[in-house]
Amino acid sequence: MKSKITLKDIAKELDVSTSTVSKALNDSHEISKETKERIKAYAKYYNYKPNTLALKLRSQKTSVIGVIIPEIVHHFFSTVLRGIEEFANSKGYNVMVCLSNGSLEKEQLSMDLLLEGSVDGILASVTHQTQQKKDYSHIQQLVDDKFPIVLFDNVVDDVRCDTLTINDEGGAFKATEYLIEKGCRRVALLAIPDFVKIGSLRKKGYLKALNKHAIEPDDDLIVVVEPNDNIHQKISTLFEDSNNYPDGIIASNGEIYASTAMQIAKDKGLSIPEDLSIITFTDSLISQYSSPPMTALVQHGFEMGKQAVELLINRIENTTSEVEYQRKVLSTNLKIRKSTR
Amino acid sequence: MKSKITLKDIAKELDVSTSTVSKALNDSHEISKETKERIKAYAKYYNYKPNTLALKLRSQKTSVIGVIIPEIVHHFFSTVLRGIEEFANSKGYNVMVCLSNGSLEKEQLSMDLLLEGSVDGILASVTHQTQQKKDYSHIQQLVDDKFPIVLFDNVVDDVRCDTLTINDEGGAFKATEYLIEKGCRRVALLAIPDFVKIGSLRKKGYLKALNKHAIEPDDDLIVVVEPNDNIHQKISTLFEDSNNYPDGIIASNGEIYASTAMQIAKDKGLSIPEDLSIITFTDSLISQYSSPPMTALVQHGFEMGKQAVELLINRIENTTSEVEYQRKVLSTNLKIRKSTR
DNA sequence: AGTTACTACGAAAATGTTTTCGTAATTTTG
DNA sequence: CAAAATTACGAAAACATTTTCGTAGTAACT
Repeated sequence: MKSKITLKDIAKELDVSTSTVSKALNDSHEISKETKERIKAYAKYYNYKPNTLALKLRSQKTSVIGVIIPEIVHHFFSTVLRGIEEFANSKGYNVMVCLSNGSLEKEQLSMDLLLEGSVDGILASVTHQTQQKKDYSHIQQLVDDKFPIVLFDNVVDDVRCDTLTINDEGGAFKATEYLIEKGCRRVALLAIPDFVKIGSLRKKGYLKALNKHAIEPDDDLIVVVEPNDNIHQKISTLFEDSNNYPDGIIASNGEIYASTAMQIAKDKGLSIPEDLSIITFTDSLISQYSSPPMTALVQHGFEMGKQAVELLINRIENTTSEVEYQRKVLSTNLKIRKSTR
Repeated sequence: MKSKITLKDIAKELDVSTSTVSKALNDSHEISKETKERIKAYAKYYNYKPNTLALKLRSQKTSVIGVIIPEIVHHFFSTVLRGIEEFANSKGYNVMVCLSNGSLEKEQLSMDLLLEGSVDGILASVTHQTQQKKDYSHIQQLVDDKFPIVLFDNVVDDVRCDTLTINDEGGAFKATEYLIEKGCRRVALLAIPDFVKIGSLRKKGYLKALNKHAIEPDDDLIVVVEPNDNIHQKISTLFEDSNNYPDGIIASNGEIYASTAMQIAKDKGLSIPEDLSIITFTDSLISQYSSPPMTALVQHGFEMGKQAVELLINRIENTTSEVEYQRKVLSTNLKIRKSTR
């Protein structure tokens, strides 16, 4: 790589001091108009660019935000990342991504790496494994050090820090109630294990809606899909008794499950939405392009990314005032398509 | 944020010089065993972590790779990014992402930003707009400066630098030939505009296969979908004459187009794959979860990310030997599903 | 005993900036 | 005309580290 020209080079060449050059390029009033012009012209001609590393060391500020997410090949997370990138950029920050790939260990490693001074703050969505093992020491440590951090989507309550979540309970409630109001009486839930916080919240919302409408919950209608399960087989249990099929399904664990359920139902000869209504939590291309297209709870990933950055930059730039941590909640929309009556 | 302990702090406290501390912590033979132990114990107790910024300034190395991609909410690109992240990490690099969002301007901005010393090298896939306007000055400038850069997927031939691409022509050829061998005689192509390099290459492969099997290309069977077109309407032109429907479709522009075509065909009463076979270029969830699941040319995104990083790190770390630039090509696989006979 | 070699450390330079402070020269003010 | 203020710049510190070189003291060799 071609080596770059530095302040010192310019100073030597123009026979002034480096401080003069620095001030001139920063338009300081201390420098005479003529000298400024001379220096600026020279700098421009030789395409001088200040060394970012030196600036960062000097200012003790990296202008980089670290993002730790479980996956990237994932519609929701990539949408959030898009929001993060766009908003961070507009505020003069760059984005560094670390993927934990669902492993607590990699999550910890990434945090270590990032907080070794490479970033000014961290945005993280913790993995399921972290929630399962309840090991938050790596996060707690950051908070204790007053290192700026914002958790989003998959958050942990036990750590006192800024968080930003989807209204999971409200969304599940809304979806369930919608199906009930459309006449469904046997609404099934494809559930995420309870140890995952969003899983238990969605289940809570589902049960609340049943309760409000005086429908007795039926354990057979709640199918918890664990990480290593055979999805098809597990969901098929809902369709074992042909006299007792569900007439509605909330796929709290996403489109793949919704899509699989739809396929199974079709194979059983059911029509959608006439015999069975399906709502999926999370809305991406599958739900839009399946046949019929699926009614979905849309989570505003872009907005979530944007607001997460907003919270974080606030933390980073207002270190003086000890603001109490915030817990923001984003609402979801029910996007009606053709998989519901 | 809690301020960190530095070498100088340790030195002062233990009444030695900073150089001694530095050497001790780096296990230099110059320091006596006792002194080393004293210093290490102190450093460990106070959780000393070297300041990354200082290290970077000193070594003139950021250990960061910049990635510029047009989109992130995109199965292929996010898969590539995943490969990049994983492999870069294993080599001690972090990844900074910049999204050009399809805009040449943002692409240029990102490059400026990154090359101002924030990263050791750049991995980029140029936007369609860049290809359309044929404005490669920002890339050429990097190459002229011998700044390490590798282009992948959407590359430009006019710039002499390392590139990594999918075998677009070969893939399209393979897909087209497969349909022909299965008995299709009117194979349509949903095409990307020619100014996009991968678009013209795929078309070339398509035509080559027709030619090999002595089938006269039919302009009516080639539908070029431009950025602002109504996709549904455009694809429908293939089904205007019921006596002359296509019996095969290659969706060179991806699954959304393939899926739309499939929907239109079904609406016209065609059965898939009996009346019409469809192959999509790019394989993600839509093709897997559509009904029927689609036969697809799978592009090995993860592998592409990995190899791109490999090329780049090679450039970064072997600055001495002036290696001629490399052009690598990755092959594609035809994943047979149910949308082809 | 005199030279050489080795041990264990410190001073200082170097990475490239910005910023504080000092000051000579000039200009303004009373 | 003396005092005060302003202008225009330079020296040096600071950010946190590594590394080169110098050296005092001791040990080893001839």
